[in-house]
Amino acid sequence: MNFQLRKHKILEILNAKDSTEVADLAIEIGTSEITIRRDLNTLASQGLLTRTHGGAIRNDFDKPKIAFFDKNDLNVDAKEEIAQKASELIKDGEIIFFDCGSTVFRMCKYLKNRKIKVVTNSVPVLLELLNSEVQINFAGGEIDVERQAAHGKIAIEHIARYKADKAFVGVDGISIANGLSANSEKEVEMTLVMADNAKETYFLCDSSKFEKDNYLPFAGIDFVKNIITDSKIGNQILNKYAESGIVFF
Amino acid sequence: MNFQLRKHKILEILNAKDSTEVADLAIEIGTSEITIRRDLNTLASQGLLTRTHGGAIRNDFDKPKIAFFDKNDLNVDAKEEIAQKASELIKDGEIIFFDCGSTVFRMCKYLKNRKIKVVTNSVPVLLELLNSEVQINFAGGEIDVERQAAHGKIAIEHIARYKADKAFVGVDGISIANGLSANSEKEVEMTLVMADNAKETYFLCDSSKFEKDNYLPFAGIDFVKNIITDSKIGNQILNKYAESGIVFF
DNA sequence: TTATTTATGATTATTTTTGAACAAATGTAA
DNA sequence: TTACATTTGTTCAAAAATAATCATAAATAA
Repeated sequence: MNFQLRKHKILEILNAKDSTEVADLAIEIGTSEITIRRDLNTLASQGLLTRTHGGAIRNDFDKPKIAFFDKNDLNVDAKEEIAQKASELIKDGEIIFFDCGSTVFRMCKYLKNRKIKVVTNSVPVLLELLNSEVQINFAGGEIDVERQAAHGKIAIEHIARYKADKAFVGVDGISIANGLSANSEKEVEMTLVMADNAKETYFLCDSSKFEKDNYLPFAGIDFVKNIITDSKIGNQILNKYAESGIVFF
Repeated sequence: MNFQLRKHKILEILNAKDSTEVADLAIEIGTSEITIRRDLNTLASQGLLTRTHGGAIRNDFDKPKIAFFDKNDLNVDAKEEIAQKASELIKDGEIIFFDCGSTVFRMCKYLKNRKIKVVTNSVPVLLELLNSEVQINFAGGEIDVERQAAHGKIAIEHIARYKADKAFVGVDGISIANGLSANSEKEVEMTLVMADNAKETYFLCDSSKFEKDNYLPFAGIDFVKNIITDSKIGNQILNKYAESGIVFF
């Protein structure tokens, strides 16, 4: 039993139990306590676990288990700006659709004390607004772990039962030529049903996504009425899209 | 039980109860009072709680709570025992209904690596199982903040669309004379629809709730086939209920 | 092959943690 | 206020865990 195997086993045990002890590991793995200690110290210095007196605990032991923000979330400042602008468009008493995008999620913190109803398929949005003034309606159905949201037939039908004043949905790419495009079919369906059932739809789209097509185009540029973007957007693009009758926020 | 684990537990308890006492913590955690005092002082100096004479109070009331345990959750040991027994009844490949009770929630941690589908209206269950092997289907609808679960017409209809192998539901009171009783109408509806659409329904009920009626009786004792309870249950009661054909686990 | 490095285990000294005892401080009730 | 009980801080000792050192065995290189 070499270090690599022990490492694997230790991390496996820790993943299952949250915390463990040197003595237990020594027995479990069949080696001496001093070896376990050395292993734990090595793994701790690699940032793979946290050492305790007498054992170790999982690294993210006391952190919430779900990371809502993508680790690789880009253009954070732009998204924050967009989220803030977007939330100012919402009036008390309105019914709002929220999709499962990260920019939309950022809107939540500006809305906690508002008297509104939010209908969403996003688990992070649900959680963020759970202990707030906002009344939440969650679109049920099978939960897509990757997107941390409900997707599929049932979720779509759920949304279709409601009518909202405004829908806020993220977009993965937009161009005059090909219109809106997305990363996945699931998101397309959700976007379309929300747009269909809202009086007004606002597309949240940071400036880096303009004139870029993603792999799945799903609606022409005529489908878009309102775009909320950040201040880094160029005037040229702004004018070009304004010609298509699009309003910018 | 080292400092990190105690810290975790203390903060969890404090998160649920807002305030706590040294003596209670010592018993709950199974260590001496002096150790608890030292822990509390350390945590206070880290700004994680505020020390009081004889205990501690939560520091930040405004932060969202992460733990979903009921503030006044009683009979914790009994519920844990029930949860463990209940989860052993579940076989891989099954479809399971979970209601929003605290005992049912405790089952989650035993199921994380199981290949099952869980259909639930409970937000805590959703969260707990989100990053696990379990496939989750959440019953959509308006979220009841108090119960941290979806309730109402839409949620009921959602559940009714599915058929499960087993349903696990909590009960607030049970007696031979009046059958099952609950605390709220919303929970009754959910219990009934889950029971109707599952091949087998298991009622989770700790021994303190036997022969006690809650304010809303909703089903006769004949409705009950399986009960999972703790080992503190008396033989007298066991026999009496067995006469009604109820199987105990 | 031998020499050298590496990993492991044993031993001992040191540090950390814990619990007990007791005086001081604090809170409570009369 | 005083008297009393409770809680706390301090000191100390025991126990547990760790670090440091050295020796041995295994793996690797020359």
